[in-house]
This record gives sequence, structure tokens and C-alpha cells, in this order.
Amino acid sequence: MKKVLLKDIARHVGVSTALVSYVLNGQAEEKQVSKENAARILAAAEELNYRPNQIAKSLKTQKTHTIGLIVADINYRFSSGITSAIEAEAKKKNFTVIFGCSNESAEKFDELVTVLVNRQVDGLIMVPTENSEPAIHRLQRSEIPFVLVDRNFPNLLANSILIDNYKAAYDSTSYLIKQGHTRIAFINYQTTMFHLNERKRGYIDALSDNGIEPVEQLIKLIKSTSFKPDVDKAINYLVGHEHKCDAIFFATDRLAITGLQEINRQKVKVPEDVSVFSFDEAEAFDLFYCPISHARQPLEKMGKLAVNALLDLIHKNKIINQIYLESDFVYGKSCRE
Amino acid sequence: MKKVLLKDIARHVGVSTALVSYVLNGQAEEKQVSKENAARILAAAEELNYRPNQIAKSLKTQKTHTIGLIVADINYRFSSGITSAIEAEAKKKNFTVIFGCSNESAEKFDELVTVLVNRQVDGLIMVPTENSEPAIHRLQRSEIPFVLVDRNFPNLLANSILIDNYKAAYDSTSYLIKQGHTRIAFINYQTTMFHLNERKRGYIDALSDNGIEPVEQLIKLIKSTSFKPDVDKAINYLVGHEHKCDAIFFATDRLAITGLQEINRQKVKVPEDVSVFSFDEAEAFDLFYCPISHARQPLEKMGKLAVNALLDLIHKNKIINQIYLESDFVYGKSCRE
DNA sequence: TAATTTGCTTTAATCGTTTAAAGTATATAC
DNA sequence: GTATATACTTTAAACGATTAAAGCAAATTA
Repeated sequence: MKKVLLKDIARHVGVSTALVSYVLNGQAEEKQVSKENAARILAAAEELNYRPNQIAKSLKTQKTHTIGLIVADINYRFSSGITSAIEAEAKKKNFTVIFGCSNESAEKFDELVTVLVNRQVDGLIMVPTENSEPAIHRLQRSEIPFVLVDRNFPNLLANSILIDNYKAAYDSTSYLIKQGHTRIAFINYQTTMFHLNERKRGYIDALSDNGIEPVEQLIKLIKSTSFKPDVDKAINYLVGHEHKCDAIFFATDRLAITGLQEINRQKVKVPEDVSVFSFDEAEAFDLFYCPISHARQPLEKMGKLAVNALLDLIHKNKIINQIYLESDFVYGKSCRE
Repeated sequence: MKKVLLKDIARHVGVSTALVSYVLNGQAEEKQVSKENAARILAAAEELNYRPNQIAKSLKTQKTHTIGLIVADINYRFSSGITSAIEAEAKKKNFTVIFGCSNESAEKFDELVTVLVNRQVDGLIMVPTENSEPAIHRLQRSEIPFVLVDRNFPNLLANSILIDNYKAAYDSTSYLIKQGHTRIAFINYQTTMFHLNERKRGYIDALSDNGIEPVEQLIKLIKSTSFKPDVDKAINYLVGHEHKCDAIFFATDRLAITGLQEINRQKVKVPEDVSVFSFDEAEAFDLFYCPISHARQPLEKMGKLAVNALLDLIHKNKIINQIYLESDFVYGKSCRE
């Protein structure tokens, strides 16, 4: 079945391609196309089942109506959540999404940016990885609009949709303190990433502000390169008798899930033996024998905002800068009363 | 910063655009470009930081090096798993992925197919939804290559990467029988979708082949439109004293997760009061107080195969037809010994 | 010496649209 | 009766690449 082109419609109706283009792009009025021709063109387009070639259109108009999306790992609940929201919102606005995963590698991130830029995406939504500042700097010089989601770099001014990680961690820690905990451990990644260090800062400040001296031994930093053993070791240390803590605050869902597995293995009971609080949300949290209390990020909202911010940049060059959203809290039964 | 075009390189070096194109596309030898010009062109491309416009390239070559991917819902573990594998494999083969979610709606599925076809994707990988046969039929007539993943329609011959759902369900049920269960319940969606009904068929045949009469009251079909209440009702019925079953086989992870929540709420103990087995894998299964035994689909492999099958179709028009993969089994502690 | 081959380069059409600018016929104004 | 406005329509040049086909010296052959 041969592809139907604009020119086939033109020939079929007996007019020029210009008229067809005007009519099919809704400029019939404006370009004063006769009602008769307009009607015949629409009919012919329908009859021949014309589908415009977006590539040709894009080449001419310099607009692809495409958003490039780079997430860290689509298997993260965070990523699938915002991806889903972004795709839905983009579709609503007649944009399509080209998709890539960096797998937390700055190199892969860089490659993806290049690929997407070469594809002439109208703009990018990205969850940057550690060490991806150079790629983002380069992007800034190219004048292609983009917005960062979830993570940013303090000394790189870019439009971003963020969580107030400091506040969420501060509030989470304060909650644990109010529940009567004093030896609150914190498990985080060993990382230079700002958003995770903000969580740490929130944790520490909450302790200090409540008259609790932060204890170094209760802060465990996990290397992603030795993730599982590090988490296991941290848990063993923290629930071991000598250093026993009374609560563990996990900085991410992945840390929590892996940590909880080891907690189970050690036959430590939540919340009787130790309370647990986590960032992010995970299905697994609800199925744990005592639902895990956690700080939930508004994924839907973030995705939607990211798309709209990007479209603002694309269309009107409106600058949004940082938007900070608040997490909300889901109280399970994992923190001792 | 002005975009650098092929013609800028040509001007810079003092040759025609044809030479530049030949050299940058690795046809220097073939087209007998002088070593000197070839070197100068490469140097200039580097120096000017030339990035070819893929849109223009695509228009001319009629190849976009793009794969359209349609999944049901990216928040499903199944979807994110194959998406991740597909993206990685596509990238390896220098293809990019345009992404869409149907949200299990045939209408949205149809729209997505149209959008992706208009974007001139070289091929499509799709997880079809219920009632999406017409859209797929239409696609077949358009001669754009595609492969279906996970789900297919028995009377629609298309290239597909599938699981042997019948066998997996048959084997799962047989396992439960061997563990001594006789009143095995089955919770599935009420659906016309073949792959889910195959799971039911496997369940029923396994019972029959082992001399157990399938009991209608133990087969619960869940309407997606009233998902949660239906699952809750089913669980209540199944663990209620009069109809007590000794095992529940969930046809999907989502059914299992929702079902297990209700099981918890009813204070029913797994596996003491009832054994549980599920299709698919979920993080939550490992965190449940007794890890849930399940049949795991080889997501990585499916995604990779799907991309390679599609590329075979695109490049050589090699026909693959159905490929059936086997699930493997993860034995937790959720089935009474 | 003329014809042919070799080695390299350029010309220009093309992909399928969009869209200024120019064209044409009819109606209105002066 | 000529100029101008009105209501349409067409022409043709883009967009940025690819790629047959043609062009042109210099070297080789006859």
C-alpha cells in the first residue's frame, strides 16, 4: 500500500499542494481558501487516509513536537512514576516522548543527551546522574530548553522541579524523635549528589535542634559499587547489641528494601526491636508485616509540572527556575509509638 | 550559537557537500575521496563540532533508526523490566525508542500506533491491550514491521515474543498439588485476553490431570473496573470458613499484591492458613514475611529478543513468528510443605 | 595524437512538507 | 474606462541532508 502524500491529495482534488497544506493545518480561514475547496480537500484526505509525514514537517518547521526524557533507571518506582506522568501529560499536549536510561552512568547520560539533541527534540526532561554537570553545561550552551527533575546541582542554575529534601528529611527525623527515639540511624548512599546530601543535612539538623548529638557510627554510607554487602553490613552493625540503634531512617526506597531483607534475616522485629522510616514509596512497604512509614514524593505532580515547565520554555521562553515541592508522609506501623 | 551544517563544513574545507557527506558516512574509500580531503573534512567536522540533523537524514533515507514502544503501564514491574531491556538493546544497535503507555485502553493504544507511525518509526514493539486487534490489523496492512510482546491473539498471526503461559500455570499448579494442596483457588482477571486465559487453562488442566475436579467457586475473576473491591471480596470468600481453600494461585503480581494486603487484614497466615503462589515477580514478594513463591518471566531476555526480532524484520525481512520462552520458578516460603 | 581509463570532484535532484510571494480573475471605486 | 481592491490560487524556494550522474584533469593505452 503506497504512502499517500500531500501531493496525492492535491492531484486528486485538482488544486496545488499549498491549498491542501493550508486546509489540513487549519489555516483555511486565514488563507481564505474557498469553502468548496476546503471541503473537498478534507474529504479527500479522509478518503485517501492521508497521514502527514512528521519528519518532513519537522524538517521544514524546525519543530519536532518531541520531548527527550532521560531517567536513571526505569525500574525505580520513582522513574516509572514520573515517566508515566510525563508521557501522559506530553501526549495531552500533542508531544511524544523519546526515552533513555542512563543507568546512573554519567557517560551514558552524556551519550543520551547527544543522541536526543541530534534527533532535534524540542526540549529535554532529565534526571541527572552524579558527575553529569559537564553534559548539562554543554546543553545550556546549545540553547535547547530543558528541565531537571528530582536532582540538581547547587552551583548550576537550571530550571528544575525538585523536592525539598532537606525539609522532608528534617520532618521525618523530627517525627522519629517525637515518637521517643534517640538513637536514630541514617542509611544513605555515599555520593556527591546534592539531593541525597540534603537529606543527610535535614537528618542532622533535626537531631541537633532537638538536643541530640549526631553520632557518626549511626550514619552509614553505602557505595553503589558494593551495594548489597554494604547494606547488609550496615544493618548488622546497627542492630548488633553493642551499637544498637532504636530507629533506622533509610534515605531511599532501594536502601530500605535491601535493608529490610537483612533485618528479616536477622530476625529483628519492626517496630519492637527497631523502628523504620524510609524516603520514597514502594509497593513492598505496604506488604511488609508492618507497613513502613515513609515520605512520599508527588511523582504525578512532578512529571506534570516538568512537562508544563518545559513547554513554557519551548513556547514562550518563560523562565521558571527551581520549583520545590513538598513530600507528604504516609504513616504505617513501622515506628514504635 | 548557530547550528553547524554539512554545508558549513564544505565551505570551511572548500569542497562540495557531497564529499563531506561521503566522508562522514564512512564511504571515503568507496567513493574514492582523496586522503587529504578526507582528513581535512574529518578535522573540520571535529573542529566545528558538527552534529548531523537526524531529521533531514531521515527524510532523505526514509529510515529514522527509531523504534516505537507501547506498553500497558510503565508502573508495572513487567513493563519497566522489558522497557529497560529494550532501551538498552536498542541503544546498543544505535536505535532510539519512542515511548507510549496505553493504560490498558484500546483507544489509547490505537492513537499511539497512529502517532508512532506518523513519526515514521522504523518498527514497533507493542504489548497489546484487550480489543486492540483492529489497530494491529491495520498496522499489518501498512507494512511497518512490528513485534508483539507478552500478549497475542490466537487468530492473528504476528511476530511475537511470548511466555508459555499454559505451561507455566500448569507447572505452578502441579507444584501446589505435589505440596499436598487439593483445594487450590485461582484468582485471575475477567478478560478476553489470551495469555491470561491460557493461565487459567493450565491451572484447570493441571488439576484434572491430577484427579482433582476444578471447582467453580474457587475460580475468581476480577473486573479491572472494580479491581480492589473484587479482590477483597474474592479473598474474603476464599479464606472464609465455609469455602476454605488451602492455596491461592494469583494470575498476576498486581492481583497478588492486592490480595495479600487483604489476606494480611484478615489476619490469615501464609502459609499456615493458606499457601500462596503468584505469576510475575515483585519486590514486595521478597519482603513479605514469608517470601512468595512465583513464576518469573525472563524480562531481560524478552526485551532483547524483541529488539533483535524487530531489527531482523526491518533489515532483512526475516520472519520470526512466535517465540515462546519458559518462565522459571522462584520458590519462597509461601507454600506449605 | 587521439581515445580511453583512472582518480577525484561537483552538480543538482530528491525526500515531503511549509509558506512567502506572485499570479489571476472578478468586483468595486472613481 | 481605468485603477484598485477582493477573493482566491499557484509557484517555487526553502528545511538539511543523500546520492545518482555528470564533469574534469591527468595518466595510460592504442
